Amino acid sequence: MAKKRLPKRRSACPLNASVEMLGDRWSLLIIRDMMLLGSRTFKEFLGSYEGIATNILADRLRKLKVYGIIRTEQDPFDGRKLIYQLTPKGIDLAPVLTEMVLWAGRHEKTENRPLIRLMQKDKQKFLEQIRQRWAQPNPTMESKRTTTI
Amino acid sequence: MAKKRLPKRRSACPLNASVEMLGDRWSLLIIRDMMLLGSRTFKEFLGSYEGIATNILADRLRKLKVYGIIRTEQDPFDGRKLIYQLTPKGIDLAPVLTEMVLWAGRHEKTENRPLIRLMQKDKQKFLEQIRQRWAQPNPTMESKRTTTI
DNA sequence: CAAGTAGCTTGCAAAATGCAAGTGAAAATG
DNA sequence: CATTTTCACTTGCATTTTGCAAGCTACTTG
Repeated sequence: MAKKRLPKRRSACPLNASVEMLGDRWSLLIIRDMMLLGSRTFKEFLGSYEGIATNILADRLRKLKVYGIIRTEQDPFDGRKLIYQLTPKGIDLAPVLTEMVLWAGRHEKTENRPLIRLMQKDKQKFLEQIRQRWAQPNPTMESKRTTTI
Repeated sequence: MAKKRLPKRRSACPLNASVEMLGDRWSLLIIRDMMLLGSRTFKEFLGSYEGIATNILADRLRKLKVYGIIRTEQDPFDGRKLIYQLTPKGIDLAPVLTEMVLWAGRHEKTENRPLIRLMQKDKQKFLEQIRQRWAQPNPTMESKRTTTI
């Protein structure tokens, strides 16, 4: 399949830029899975609770890559697997995710209150943890269960 | 037209809640226009640079109202006009908008660097300004031109 | 080397979006 | 006070996007 050409922006407004890259029902959930659950492979993304379809997932991963939010590398131990990773630009979405989680936490009935409380209690520390975790080329998710989404 | 029933959530994750309410190509732009430009009427929203269609705008305003993000009242001086206002829940989206603007400002070529610089320089002060401006029932936008989007 | 498995693509139906052209009530105009 | 204009939509229809199920191909496992 040919690499999709990025369509021209509707406007040069920075919010519009964000909305055009992330404003759909799946992109931010994929980034959430990478950031908080440590999902790395197509299969792992498919396993997320909301249940994304394979064609939509492939399309979103392609777009996120074109935007420079994620990158891929081959799994050195398994030639079938692709490893998806957040780029610095992708890691830098942590504050956006955080504010969206906190907003919903304040105004909606949601689960995972522990994560929300953690974010409320010390937002800076939480963001620092994510940045640190992703400073290594192959971030581990040993604290997965404490920040379950 | 009957009030649309809200569909069941795909998951109880707080990020998913935010994405289901705001994850499309228009909702956040409408909120931006209210928050930063002081748009209040259907006509004013239509004038935004990105050019939303009337049917989509009507649909998004309806949904944002159902979500409790905006509310409406009749214009006391013009029976044809409806005045759209942000609710506290809507005003509380300011940090989300801010982080999305800052992220795009850091990673994309966009216009309106003054707004971005203002947000960077003193995020808290900027958020406080928005909250103060909306603390009155009919917020004015006298500083419209300094925060043009 | 047969039977998985991973990461997709394809086909097709259903839903959302976009555009142009109304509509009905209220306000402004002459 | 009759006519025109404005406002906030709705309707019809074509196009695009989404969602579901079923492939498919390269690689790995037994």
